[in-house]
Amino acid sequence: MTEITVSISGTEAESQSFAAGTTVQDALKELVSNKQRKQAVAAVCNNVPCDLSAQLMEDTVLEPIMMRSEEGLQVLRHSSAHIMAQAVKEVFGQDVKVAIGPAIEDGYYYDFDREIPFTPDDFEAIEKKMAEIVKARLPFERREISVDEAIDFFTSQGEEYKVELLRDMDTDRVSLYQQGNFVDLCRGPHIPDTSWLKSFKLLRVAGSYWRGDENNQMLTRLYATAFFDKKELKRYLNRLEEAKKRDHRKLGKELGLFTIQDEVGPGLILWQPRGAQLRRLLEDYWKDEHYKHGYELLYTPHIARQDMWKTSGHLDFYGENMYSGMEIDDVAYQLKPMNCPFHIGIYNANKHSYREFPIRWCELGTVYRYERTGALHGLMRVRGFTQDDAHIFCRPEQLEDEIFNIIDLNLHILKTFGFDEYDVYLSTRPKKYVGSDEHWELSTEALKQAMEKKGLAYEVDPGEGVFYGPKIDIKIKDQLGRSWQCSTIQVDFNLPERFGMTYTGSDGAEHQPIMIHRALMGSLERFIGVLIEHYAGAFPLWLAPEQARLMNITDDQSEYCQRIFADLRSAGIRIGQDLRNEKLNYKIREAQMMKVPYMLIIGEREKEDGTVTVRKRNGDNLPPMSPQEFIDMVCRECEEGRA
RNA sequence: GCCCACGUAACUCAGUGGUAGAGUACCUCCUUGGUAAGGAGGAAGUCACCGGUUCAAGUCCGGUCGUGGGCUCCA
Repeated sequence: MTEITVSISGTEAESQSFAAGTTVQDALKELVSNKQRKQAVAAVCNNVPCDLSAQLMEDTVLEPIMMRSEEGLQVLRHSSAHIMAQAVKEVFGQDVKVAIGPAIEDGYYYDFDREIPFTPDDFEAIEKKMAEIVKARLPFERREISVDEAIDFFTSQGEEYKVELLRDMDTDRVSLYQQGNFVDLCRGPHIPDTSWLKSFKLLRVAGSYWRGDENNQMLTRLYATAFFDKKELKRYLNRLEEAKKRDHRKLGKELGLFTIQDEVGPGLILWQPRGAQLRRLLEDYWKDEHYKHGYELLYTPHIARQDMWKTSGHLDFYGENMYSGMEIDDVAYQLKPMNCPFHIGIYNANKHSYREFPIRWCELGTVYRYERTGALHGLMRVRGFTQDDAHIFCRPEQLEDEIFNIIDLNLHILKTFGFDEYDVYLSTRPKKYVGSDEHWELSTEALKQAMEKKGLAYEVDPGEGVFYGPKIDIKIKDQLGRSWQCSTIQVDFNLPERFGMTYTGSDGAEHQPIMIHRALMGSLERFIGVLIEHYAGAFPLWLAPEQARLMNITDDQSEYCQRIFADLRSAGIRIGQDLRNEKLNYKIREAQMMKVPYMLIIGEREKEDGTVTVRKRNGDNLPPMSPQEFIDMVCRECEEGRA
């Protein structure tokens, strides 16, 4: 009997047995007929003994299976990485050292060590050589040798990175794959021969540290992608183009939302009127929702005595990210990187009883953190930003309910903006930590229970928690597929201790409260950045900085327009007007490009009837209506959107 | 911070050592036009900044600042 265990992300592992003597080909065909194509390739990739996989690869039945599966694509891309490495060595000389070259989402990369780093000008030569290798139809040949033999082999080739990898391996035998004269240390599997690679493209060059450690050698990484056919490559490149059009930095400029000026400094956002309007709407929504959900609003200053940051531990643990201090009346002060100590200050201003708990305090708190220049990115990563922060103080028994409530509010808010998909991570106790083991266990369990009660699927990141407590992170994906951490929920055993926070329990004794930090949007800057890309700048009516724009057809309607403009504005409609001596077409075009949801067109007819003609952003026209009817319609639609 | 690329008018970009360019926006004039660009003219740049090479630098070289793609780090 040959047993094949198949597993594929998102489904349970299955295994299927075949009678002795079943050929691989027959087994595969059966899997195909059982609609297990994807699983079959997963079998090739994961669990099938190596000689069998080699055999599978020669099988013609494999091609259609691979072409339909994510796993097959991974195999193709990984093979393409080998081919790229071969091409690089043939074009630029055998003294170019290779590091690693895995398949990744949307493509693959290979890291090289070469004296002169590659530039995009080198792409053409590499691609040309790759095409030659593909045309030569070189088979991928697998062989297994001992680790020692492999070390000898790669040492003789001068491939120090491969040798380092081998030295860290705890297996006895490894596999090598060879196509042409290029041999690589690799688990496989690979395509049967190079001719399978029909469609590939080098995308960009980037630096990367060997093994991701910034103390190590900087290598040159070539990013590329590959597909089974040219159409798919084209579709992918189109998708990249489309994504570029939604880039929040580009749209932010075009729509007049925000600007970053050299004169002010990198990572510091200047909100232009339209962006400021958008932000105000978001802030109002956030405050309203928090008040409804039992939070009280706080305001705190931007600087505090350096001593407070010593007490909090930020100076010791977070000092590198804090801006240097200033002296006021001979006392050292520092700009705040976090809001927590201020909220604790408010807590410690009074004595507290367990009867007050849970205390939920929130603030849109602007903080400043030193970020390395290379980390800055539009609105997504900045140096001055406003967290939608909150701190909850409660008793241990209340922890689970509080976490549940936070998640509930969190998902509610995300849903309002149409975010239904996100990745959730639970980070557990790291090696270095404060707090007792029981506390860690209790609160980690509370986080788990709350998520399960809410039906939230999550992944565990073992040991990735902050030193002061476990946390839940929620990441939202932007249009370029990058994911951004917005929401974070963290339990803290550290600050209540450091600041000597207490409450009086039912037993009359003093106890230490549990503290939860949480941000749902993360920061307004980042969240707005994600929103811009999410909506491609076409915000829903309730968020649109300019909800409607009035435009006259000739000067004869100017006065009527101005009257309506004043009425709508005082009714709270965010209205703009375009009374310029331009053709209607031209005005519509401009409003359209600014993604204004409604255009109110005023000609002689409307002026005489006392109406407006409404053109929607999608090009549809609504029947003429009175200004009041328009106001009612907008209000209704906004209420629905904000719910 | 590190590797690579880039920085020219408000915006998008052309300009490979010999007088600084285009389109859009802006201003003026003509045009008063019903659902995505009407016409003509005008003004606008210390070619990011500092230094060097050269008879001559937007262009070549070095440095600084900034931006982009990554790495690392993070909301």
